[in-house]
Amino acid sequence: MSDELNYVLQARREKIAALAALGVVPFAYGFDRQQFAGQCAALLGDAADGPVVHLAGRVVALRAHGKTTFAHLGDPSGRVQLYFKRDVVGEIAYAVCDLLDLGDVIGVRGPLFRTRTGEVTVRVEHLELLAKSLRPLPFGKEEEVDGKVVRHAAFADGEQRSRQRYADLAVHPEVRALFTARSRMTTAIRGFLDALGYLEVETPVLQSMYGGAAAKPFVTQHNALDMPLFLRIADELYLKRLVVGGFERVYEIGHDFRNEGTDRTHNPEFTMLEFYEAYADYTTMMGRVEALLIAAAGAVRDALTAAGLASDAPAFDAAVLAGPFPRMEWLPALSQALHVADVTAMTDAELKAAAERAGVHNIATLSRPKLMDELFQHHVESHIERPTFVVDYPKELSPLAKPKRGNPALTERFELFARGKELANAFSELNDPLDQRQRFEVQARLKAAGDEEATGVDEDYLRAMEYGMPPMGGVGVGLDRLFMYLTGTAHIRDVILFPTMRPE
RNA sequence: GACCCGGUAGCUCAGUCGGUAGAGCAUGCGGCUUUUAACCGCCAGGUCGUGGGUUCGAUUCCCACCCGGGUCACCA
Repeated sequence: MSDELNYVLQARREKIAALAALGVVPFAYGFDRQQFAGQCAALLGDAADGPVVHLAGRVVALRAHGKTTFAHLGDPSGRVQLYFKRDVVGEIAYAVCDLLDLGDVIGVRGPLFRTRTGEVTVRVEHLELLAKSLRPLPFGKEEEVDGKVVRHAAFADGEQRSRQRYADLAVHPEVRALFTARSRMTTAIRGFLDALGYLEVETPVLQSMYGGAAAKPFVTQHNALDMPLFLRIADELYLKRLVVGGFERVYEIGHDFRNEGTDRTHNPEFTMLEFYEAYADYTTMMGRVEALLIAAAGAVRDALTAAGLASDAPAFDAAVLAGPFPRMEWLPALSQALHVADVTAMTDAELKAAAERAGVHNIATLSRPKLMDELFQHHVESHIERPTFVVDYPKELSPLAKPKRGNPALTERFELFARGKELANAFSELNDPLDQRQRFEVQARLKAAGDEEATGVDEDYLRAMEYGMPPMGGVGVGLDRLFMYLTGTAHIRDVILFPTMRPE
C-alpha cells in the first residue's frame, strides 16, 4: 500500500483547510462524554422525546440529504443514529457536518427523539470534530435483513485485517467482541488461580540458558554484557525454582517464543499459562484443569453473549463443559484403536506396518515409543472431540514426569484434548535431582550431536533442586489454543491481535 | 523447506484466447430539511505485486523474486 496521496487521501487533506477556514481545529484534546450509544434506547424509553446526551465516537455511517444529514455514531457500547438539521445546529456547524467523513471521531450533544421510522436518534445541537480521519476506513455497508446485520463489500482480506488490526477492529464490532472475550477469559483464569492462593509471578524472558521444552529458540545479543541470550521457550524451570524458594503455588501468563514455522495453530510467540502447586500430584492438577477450563468457558460465553454473539461454539455447549471430563488411559486406548490385546506386545515389524498404514512419515528413523506416539496421535488424539483427559503416558515420551506409582514403565502425566487438539499438558513433576541430572545429560548429548531442539545441563536449576524441591503438580496451557477451542476459531492469527508477519 | 492457489481503483470483485482495463460501493461536484445498503445526475480515479524474458506490442505467455493463503513436512 503506497503512501502517495491518491485522490481519496488528497480530498480529505483538503478538508482540513476548509475546516480551518471555518475556524475549526480538526484534532481535539478531549471531550466530556456523559453517555454511551448503547444507553440511548433505555434513556428514551417509550417516549417521543428524551433527555440531552453527550456522546463521543466514530462516524460509522453517513447519509447526507442536503440540509439534513443522518449518521451513525459507534462507541464501545454500540451505535446510535444522529440527525443533523441545518436549522438546528446552525450554519457553521452544518458546514462542518458537510465536511464529515466516514471514520471521523466526533463528539455530539443533543436530545434524544424517535424518527418517523421509529429509530432512537440524537437531534444534534452541538457538534465537535475530535479527530479528522485522513484515510478511509474499509467500512462495508450494512443492512438489516430479518433482524440480522448483513454487511456488503466488507473488509475481507485476511492479510490486511491481520496487518492493520486497528482497521479490522475499527470496522468490525464483532472482532472487538472476540478479543474482549479473550481478555475476559484471561481475567477469569487469574481469578480462578488467585482464589486458590496462587501467586502470579514474572520470570525471565531473556535467558542465557533455555529449557523446559523441546524447541528451537530465538537468539539475541546483549551488547553491554557481550553475550548471547535466548528468548524463553517455556516458563517451567524458573517457576519450579520458585517452589523451591517457598512460593508453593505460582503461575505465570506470558509469551513463549519458538523458532518454528507458522500455520493455523502456530505463531512464533504465543501465550502460555503455567501453574505449579506444591504437594499436589497430577490427579489434583486434573481437577484444577477441569475447573479452570469451565471457568474460562463461562467467561468467554458471558462476554460473547453480552455482545450478542451467542453461537454453537464449545463455550456455549453446556453438555461438553459440565465435567467431569472423560478419562482415557494411553496404552489401553491405543491397543483398542489398533484392535490388539496389548500394543506393547506388538513386534517392531507390526508397529511399523501399522504406522505405514496410518501414513506416518520417516518411519525408519523412529524409535518404538515414537512409533506408538505417532499411532496414538493418528488413531486416538485426532478423533477426540469433547474435552478428554489422556492419562499415564509411556516413560520414554515424558522426560519431565515422575514414574507412575505401581508401574514404572509409565509416567504420571496427562494431556487434555478436544477437537483433536492438545489443550493442556501436566505431570507429577520430577523432583529428584540425581534423576534430573541424568536426563539433562541425555539432552546435552543430543544437543552435541546436532539436535537443535535439545537443551543443555542447567546447573543452576539442579542446584535449586538439590536444596530440596517439594513434590508438585505442574500444568501448561496454551491460551491461544484454549481460546480457539472455546470460540471455534480455526486460525491462531484470528485470536492474536498482532500475529507475526513478514513486513509488507 | 516442498507443492498448489492467489495479488487488478480506497473497499469488494470482474476481465483481457497478447492490442496499455471495467462494475458496485466509497471519493469529488450538483440536487434533495425524517433517512438508513438513502436516492437522482455528472465527473474523476489504476506503475493490473516487483524485476527480467519472448513479442511490433505483456496486466495477459515464460522465468525469477516478494507478500499472503492452503496442503504436507516440522512443532516430544
